[in-house]
Formats: sequence, structure tokens, C-alpha cells
Amino acid sequence: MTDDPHASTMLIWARLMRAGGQIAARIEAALKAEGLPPLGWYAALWEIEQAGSVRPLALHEGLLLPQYAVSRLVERLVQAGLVARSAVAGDGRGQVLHLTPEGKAVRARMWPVYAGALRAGIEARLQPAQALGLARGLGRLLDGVVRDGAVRDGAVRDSST
Amino acid sequence: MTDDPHASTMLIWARLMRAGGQIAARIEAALKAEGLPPLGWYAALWEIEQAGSVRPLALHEGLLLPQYAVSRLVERLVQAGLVARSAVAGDGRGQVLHLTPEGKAVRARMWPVYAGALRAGIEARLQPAQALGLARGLGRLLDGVVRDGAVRDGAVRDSST
DNA sequence: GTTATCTTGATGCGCTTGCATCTATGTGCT
DNA sequence: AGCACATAGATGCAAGCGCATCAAGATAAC
Repeated sequence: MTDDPHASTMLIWARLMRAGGQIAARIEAALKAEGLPPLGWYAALWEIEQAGSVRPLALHEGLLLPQYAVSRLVERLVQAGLVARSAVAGDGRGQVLHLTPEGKAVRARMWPVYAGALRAGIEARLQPAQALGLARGLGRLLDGVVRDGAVRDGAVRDSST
Repeated sequence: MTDDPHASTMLIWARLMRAGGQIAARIEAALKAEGLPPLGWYAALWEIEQAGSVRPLALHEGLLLPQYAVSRLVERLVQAGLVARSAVAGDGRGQVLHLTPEGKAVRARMWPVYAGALRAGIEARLQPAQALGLARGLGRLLDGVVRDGAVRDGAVRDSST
């Protein structure tokens, strides 16, 4: 049986999981330490704030979350007073989401914490050239993204899970 | 606010999460399609099989899972008949885990599926030199692992046998 | 030898997730 | 209009997770 993956494949896989987990854990810990909501909320708040207003369906696509997860995440955000739902004209089943002022405030307070963790977990560990190389290498693993130079990832601003 | 992370940092972060999620999803889907247990089980079975027998505490460290998660994972593996617990001589509170024959069989049936998904998700997308570069770049993000050339990551190696 | 402390692992509780299904509204066909 | 089908989003249920705490055995101190 030597159709086993090459050793470097295994190494990439192991490190991919570990690095991702480590950094995510770092971010979550930092947020929690500040009494802020979890990482997942940031992504949603960011998407909504960016767009001004969004349909949940758009979140489902943008955040790569299953539909029911969006439904419940939005519910929690609304409960927390960060997001408001309003009916959409012309489609009785749909809804439109936008941030409340409090939602914007919370997103804004989360960002420096998030950013700090990213700088510590990623930026501080890589030379600029290494960073570019790593970004490119990771890009090759992605389904949609192929072109080497300038690549259009969907939603690659600061979001995440 | 220009203590924001550099754009390439954001790109790395986004792609790290996306690539990791994508590949993990691919593997899980392949396993499920074959009626096999989830990815997490593989890691545990593999660790136990490698060592011959393990203390749960060792799994906790090796798999980077919280202690209670190990406790419950092991419980499920035992329920499924894949792992057996036995008391450890000299320490009445501890236990030792080892695979049942069925556990070995399941692990062995999981491997080709797992490996196939890894080849499709990783190996097929990278030239050997690119793979090395990526592995190295990811290594820089990890906490413990630093040495560039030969690195001893804790986990995932191949398994063939 | 009794008491405090540490270690190993389990567990009760509440929340989240995954899966399947449901409701309600919209669209298209005849 | 009437009926099938598609789309947007919610939800019941079972399983899993995180957190805090617990029980039982081991160690150390006095």
C-alpha cells in the first residue's frame, strides 16, 4: 500500500489543523478575556455592517455557514440587541438585517482585540516575503481561488468562521 | 487606526480557516459516505494503536483535546466496541486503553478513505516544492515547532500498515 | 495516622450543532 | 383560479461541547 500520501502532505494537514486551531483559540481567548462575544459573531456583524443590510441567505453564502446555523446565529444576535430584523418589501417570507448602534459599537470594540491576536499569531511570526508565500500556498488549497497573483477570495477582509 | 494587520495577514487567516474547513469537510464527507466514523475517532484510534496502549491523559495531550472531551470520546469508542479499558496496576484511579481487533479493523478501513481525501485535497494541488514551502510556512505559525528542516510534530503521520 | 493537596478521570447542566422536517410565501403551468 | 414546485427561514430532537464541579485514589506534611 504505497498510495499513501507523501509525508509533506501529512505534515501540511497536521500543521494546517494545528495552526488554525491555535490561532482561533488565541483569538477566542482574547475576546473572552475582554468580555466580548465569540469570533463567529464578529464575522456576522462585519458582513452585515459592510453591506449596510443583508438578507440571511447572503450571510449563509458569505459566512459558509449552514442555513440553520445562520438562522440561529441571527436569532442570538437579535436577542443580544446587536442586530435588527425588518421585513423586506415585496417578499413576505424574507427579512433584512442591519446592525443596531450597539451592534456597531460591539463590532468596533471587538476589532482591536481580534486584530491584536492576529498580529501576535500570524504577522509577528512571518517575514513579509514568507507571508506572501504562505498566502499563496494556502490559496492553492482552496477550491474557488486559483489565480496566483491577485486573487479574489470571497469576503477576505477580516472575517473568519 | 493603522495598527491593523497587514493585508497578507488577513489573507493568510482567511485562507487558513477556509482551507482547513474545506479539507476537513471533504474528509468527513468521504468517511460518512463509507459509513465510517468521523475524523476525530481516527486520530484517537491511531494514537492508541501506535502506542499499543495509552492512558487517557496521554490522549488529552496528544490530541490537544480538553480532558472531558477525551473522557467522553473514549466512552463512545468503548461503547462502539473499538477500544477496551483496563485498570492500571499500581494506580487505582488510572486506566489503560487499547484497541480491540474491531478497533484495529475500523482504523484500517478508515485510512484509505482518509488518505484519498488528503491526496485530493492537498497533494494533488501542490508541486513537491510548493508542498515543502507550505509546510514550512505553516510550521512558523506553530507554537512549539520551530526547527525548519526535520520537524517533529506530535501527531498525524501516515499509517499504512 | 490524620489531614491537606494533587492527580486522574467522570458528570450534571445549559448551550450549540447537525439533521431532517416544517411553515409560509412566491412562481410557474395549465 | 387551481395546483405543483421552488425559496426563505424556523424548529424539534438527538448528540456533542464547554464549564464547573465532583469522586476516588495517590502524595506529602505534620
